[in-house]
Amino acid sequence: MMLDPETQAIPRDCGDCPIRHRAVCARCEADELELLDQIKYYRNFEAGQTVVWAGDKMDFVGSVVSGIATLTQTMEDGRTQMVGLMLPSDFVGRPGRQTAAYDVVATSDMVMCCFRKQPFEDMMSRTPHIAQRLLEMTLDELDAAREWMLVLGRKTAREKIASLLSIIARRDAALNIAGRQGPMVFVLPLTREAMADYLGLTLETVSRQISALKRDGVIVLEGKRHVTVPDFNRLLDEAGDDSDGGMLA
Amino acid sequence: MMLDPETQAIPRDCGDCPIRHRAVCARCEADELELLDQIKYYRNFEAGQTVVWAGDKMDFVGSVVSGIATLTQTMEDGRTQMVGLMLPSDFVGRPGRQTAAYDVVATSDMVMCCFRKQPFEDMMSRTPHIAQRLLEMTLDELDAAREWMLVLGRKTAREKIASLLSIIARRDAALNIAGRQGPMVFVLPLTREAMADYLGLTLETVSRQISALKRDGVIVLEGKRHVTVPDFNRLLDEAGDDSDGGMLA
DNA sequence: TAATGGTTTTGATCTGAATCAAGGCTGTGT
DNA sequence: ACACAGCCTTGATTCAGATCAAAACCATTA
Repeated sequence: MMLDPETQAIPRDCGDCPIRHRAVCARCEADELELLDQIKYYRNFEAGQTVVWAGDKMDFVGSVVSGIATLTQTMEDGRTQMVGLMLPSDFVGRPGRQTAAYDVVATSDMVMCCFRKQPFEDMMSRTPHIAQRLLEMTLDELDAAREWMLVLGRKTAREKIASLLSIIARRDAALNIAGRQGPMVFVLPLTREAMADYLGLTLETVSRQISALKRDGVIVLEGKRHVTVPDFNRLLDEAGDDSDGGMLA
Repeated sequence: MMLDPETQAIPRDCGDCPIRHRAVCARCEADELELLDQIKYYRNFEAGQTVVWAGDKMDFVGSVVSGIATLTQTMEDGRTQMVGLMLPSDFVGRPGRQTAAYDVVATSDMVMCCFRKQPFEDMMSRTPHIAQRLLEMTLDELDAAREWMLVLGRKTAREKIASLLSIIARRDAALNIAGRQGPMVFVLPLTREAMADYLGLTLETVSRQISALKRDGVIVLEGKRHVTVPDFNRLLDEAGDDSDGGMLA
């Protein structure tokens, strides 16, 4: 048996925080960081653990430091749609709101850097650098959500899978800054069911389309989760995106 | 023949602007409003006119004052998805970005209150009230986009139509503050094709489902655009939303 | 090693929405 | 009044993806 994961969080100095330059604190000066440092606390979540349920009171906000979380919406009859995939540096929660709008679930083991909502809001109103960065991040998320509307509304099952894979591949390439030319390799952080919930498909269709992409040589699988992409432009092409090298910006 | 509609814009004092309390300027004090007033200008668009094409340089941002605009994304093969419906007070454009991310088209005659991007950005960094309000509006839009992801990913054609109708009905009720109990009445601001682009359907399916909702008494049509909703909760129910009176907040 | 439970694959069939194809309605200009 | 153009409706057929069903895979635990 393990200790309560919540108690394992290791205090960390903002200076060597892996998301220092991308998270909501990215623009903060040393003195501002100091203040944030005083109100932050870490929380660990195990894979599968729920962070909050939609509608529940949520008295904190925070950044994903490592691991992955999902935001999902559920209808009364059980149909679910994932509406956000929260990766390291992404911001969870909404200042100025009392309750969670979506179920937030840790898909892998995850660490969050949290702030109690009230102190964070106070700080936000006194620290333009935080509000500025949050606006920028929110605009980026809005663009991502709109991009996803096109995927959900107009793409075929095969294109949907290719779109998801290319997003994950791109992100992975961005983290492992390696400006490599060779084939991209990554681990799928989602089950087939989670992919289906993201893509508005059934898990059977997800499985079939992954098999088809494998059969056609667009991807190579080792095990169920380990993916190799021999030709990224080919994958983009299958996703129906502009195939010109959008190149990992 | 008409005059170039762009020249018809009538300067208007911010004091009696119909979107004064809801737009990006909502939180501004009198002196801040004064400054905005100096850099604003109005533009008129005719129904069907394109405001900007995706990818084109966009050197202004602004608020919809009256009328309706749409944001759409198009794939190379012509498939299109509407990703935003811009109503009075909604904010068009993104500070800090050079080019338009989406096609912006006026669906009806429309008036926009515009600001050249650079002066607006300068002002934003000096006027927290503007940045704060923009953050709030962007968070609202993000919520709306995520709501729409559920519609696109998981709802049936009938539910999609009912969802769209209830959104339009709700908005109309919010504008005509009338706290009426009777049946809701409104004019559809979109063609069948535009509805299809919003809902990820074909226009034939839109037409069929509207006919079906009419046949089943969920809505009453006079002409093609004039809609009456005898029982709003019934409509919400058809949309698959929580049917408890979410009540026009 | 075997039993167990969660995940994934694959097959057979069904179905909701797309596609293909006429027509109908309404307003505008001649 | 008529012709034309844009929208919209309706019908027939097709097809992509859902649903139903079974089995394979894989990691634990007994």
